[in-house]
Amino acid sequence: MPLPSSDEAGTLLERFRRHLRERRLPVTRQRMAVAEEVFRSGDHPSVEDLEHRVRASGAQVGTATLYRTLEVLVQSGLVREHDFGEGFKRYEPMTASPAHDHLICERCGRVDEFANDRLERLLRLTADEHRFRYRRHRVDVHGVCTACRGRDLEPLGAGANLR
Amino acid sequence: MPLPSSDEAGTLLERFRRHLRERRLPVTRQRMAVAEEVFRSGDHPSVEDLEHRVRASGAQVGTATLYRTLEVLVQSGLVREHDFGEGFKRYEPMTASPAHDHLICERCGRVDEFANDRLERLLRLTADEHRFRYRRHRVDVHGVCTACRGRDLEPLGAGANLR
DNA sequence: TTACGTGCAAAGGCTTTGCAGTCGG
DNA sequence: CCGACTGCAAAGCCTTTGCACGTAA
Repeated sequence: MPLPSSDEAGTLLERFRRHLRERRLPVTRQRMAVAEEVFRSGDHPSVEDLEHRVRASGAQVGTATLYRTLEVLVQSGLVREHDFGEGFKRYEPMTASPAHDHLICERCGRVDEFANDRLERLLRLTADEHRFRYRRHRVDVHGVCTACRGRDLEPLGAGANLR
Repeated sequence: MPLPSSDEAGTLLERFRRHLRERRLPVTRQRMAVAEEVFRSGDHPSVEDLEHRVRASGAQVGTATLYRTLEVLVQSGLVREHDFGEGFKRYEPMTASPAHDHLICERCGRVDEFANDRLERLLRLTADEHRFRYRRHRVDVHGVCTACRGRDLEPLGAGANLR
């Protein structure tokens, strides 16, 4: 949720560059432009979001390259890929904040993060009980954020568009 | 996980018929054929799975109708829609077993179910703390089931295809 | 130099939609 | 009879891929 400090973004960018060098992969203008924009994000941008941001930053990057670069970023472990069930993916830089899960607002799409050790322990235990070797989990809590909840109570057409 | 008894399936089918009648929606051959097949499932079939099963049962149902019927079934509350991040959706009848989450095997796709009150309480509490009005959650635990784990230890090419 | 990256446009996988014909109530 | 449904094929949306050209090392 907090915007990564430009320091954090810089470090990640540096780590990405190292990652590429280590496997003798070219460090291209496009890859750096995409990485920079992802690392700069404080939210969970979609490919479309990133496409706009990268272009706004003045860089010239094709859609296919954007997808291909995101794949490399995810494999490098510096970026996390999410699927909140919206029909497209979202991406998040692996900044300081360690493992966490998400709260998603049903109305406005706002995403909050939370971390809870008990939750993870609970899930590991559950996997054990079912004789699964635990690998990872995905926890999304869907609800309505304060801002959107507030909107229900407003004068005009209150409660009309509850659905 | 357990196959619904034909009783449960029958009840759900009856409930679906009532649901349709209540909103003056036609009870068609196709809708019943699809519903029957979904309610009969003990697993979490995809649209493709259902298409095969419905055809195997002798019914004639177009793909578009299958999708449209699933939508009605989900809205009726008698069927649950899942997205395990595979690029397509899966469906599950709301049989006796109440709220539960899923354990998915990374290797073979097997899906186990589990229920845990503490988990739900934990997530509701988390929503509260973030001032979100809790609506629902989605918890998927990914791991490797016993059968697939066993395969790692087998003589031939052991550990080769770990990836 | 040379392997890998890039851009474009075409193709893919899943799902939705437009429309003419059909059918349940 | 009428409104809703059905099937087909076309279109949509996000993502991947083939290919000719470009570029980092």
